[in-house]
Amino acid sequence: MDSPPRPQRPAPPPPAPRRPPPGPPPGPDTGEVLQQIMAITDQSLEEAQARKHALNCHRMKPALFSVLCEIKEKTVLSIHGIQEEGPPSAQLMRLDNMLLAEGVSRPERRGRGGLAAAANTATPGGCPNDNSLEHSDYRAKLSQIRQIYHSELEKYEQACREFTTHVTNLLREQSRMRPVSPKEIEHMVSVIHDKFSAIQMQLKQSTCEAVMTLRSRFLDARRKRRNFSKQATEVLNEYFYSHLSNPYPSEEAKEELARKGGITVSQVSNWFGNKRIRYKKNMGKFQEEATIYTTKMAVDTTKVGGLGSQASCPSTPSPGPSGPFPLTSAGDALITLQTLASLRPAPAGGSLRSQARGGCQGATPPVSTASPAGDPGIVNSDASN
DNA sequence: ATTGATGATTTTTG
DNA sequence: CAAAAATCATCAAT
Repeated sequence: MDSPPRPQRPAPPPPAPRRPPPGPPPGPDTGEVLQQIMAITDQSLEEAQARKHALNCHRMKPALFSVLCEIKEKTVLSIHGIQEEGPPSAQLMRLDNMLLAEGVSRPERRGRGGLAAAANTATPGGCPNDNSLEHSDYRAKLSQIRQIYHSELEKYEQACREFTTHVTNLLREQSRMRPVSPKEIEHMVSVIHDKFSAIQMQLKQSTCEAVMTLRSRFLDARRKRRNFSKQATEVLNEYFYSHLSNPYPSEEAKEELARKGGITVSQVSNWFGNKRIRYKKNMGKFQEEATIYTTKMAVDTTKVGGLGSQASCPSTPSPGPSGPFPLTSAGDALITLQTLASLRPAPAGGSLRSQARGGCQGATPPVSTASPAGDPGIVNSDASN
């Protein structure tokens, strides 16, 4: 129980030198005592032990102790207003939650939720989703962070435990010489814990920052943009140019396109948003593309089927501009059509005529603009399907 | 290094 | 809230 190396008798530990009383000027005796205290460091250990023992055995010691108790009782220095805690826990909670959400706090559970893109099954051709590559890099860095975090945390906790037990022991030993209530020890321990948790919070904070930086660098899709696969652009363009009169795919259609192209629905939406605005902005630039994708539709010209083919021309049958894209001028379109007719006889005979005046096909957007830089050889489209 | 294309995000609008 | 419009950031060809 007792730490003294040579327990000649149950000898309590040495009296701790309290700091000198601030208020009253040192009297003659006090000076002497102070001198003795200051000399302690010069004494050898055995000498100190002996002195301590002597002190403990002094016949006045119990009386002194009780006096100390009394004084303490009167000077209600005790702990009555030492309540804190409150605001700091809020931030700590936030950090904790975030670390937990980020998978830093708990190394287990590597399973992914259902949040991932739904259309990740089989990407035909093109480039498969390289998400896995980025993610592996990301995860490696994340686990590195997690490792550092945990080792640091463990270090802090161990240090905290050691320090706490040390201080507790010290106080307990001192309680032989001066009155130390268990409450005080408790309070001291909680103070220590507070200090250490402040350090831990710093650690958590910097860990959070690191994770955020990592996220912004690796998960921000905008920074690591990849072009869509050939398959995806093809599918999207086919739909776009075959629905030029109303290039607004329904939610179902978007899902279908996403599935076919191996991209997500929101990517489909983005694509159509970009496409519409860019097509409208400069339609001339898209002539070639339009021809490519509209002629490609020759495969399905099974007009016989009454299935759902009408979808292409539901809008504005008779009057005015039909599509969402305002025609530059009807004359332009007509001239171009005529020119085209002379240049290249359409494979499917009657399409041209129908274009010039056809009710449904009129919905097709400007097949070609004035063609300022247009190449004459361009095979133009009839939007007939 | 420059530049046009392009996917994504943000802001504006109906 | 969805679409348009503006803007950003990267890719890819030069």
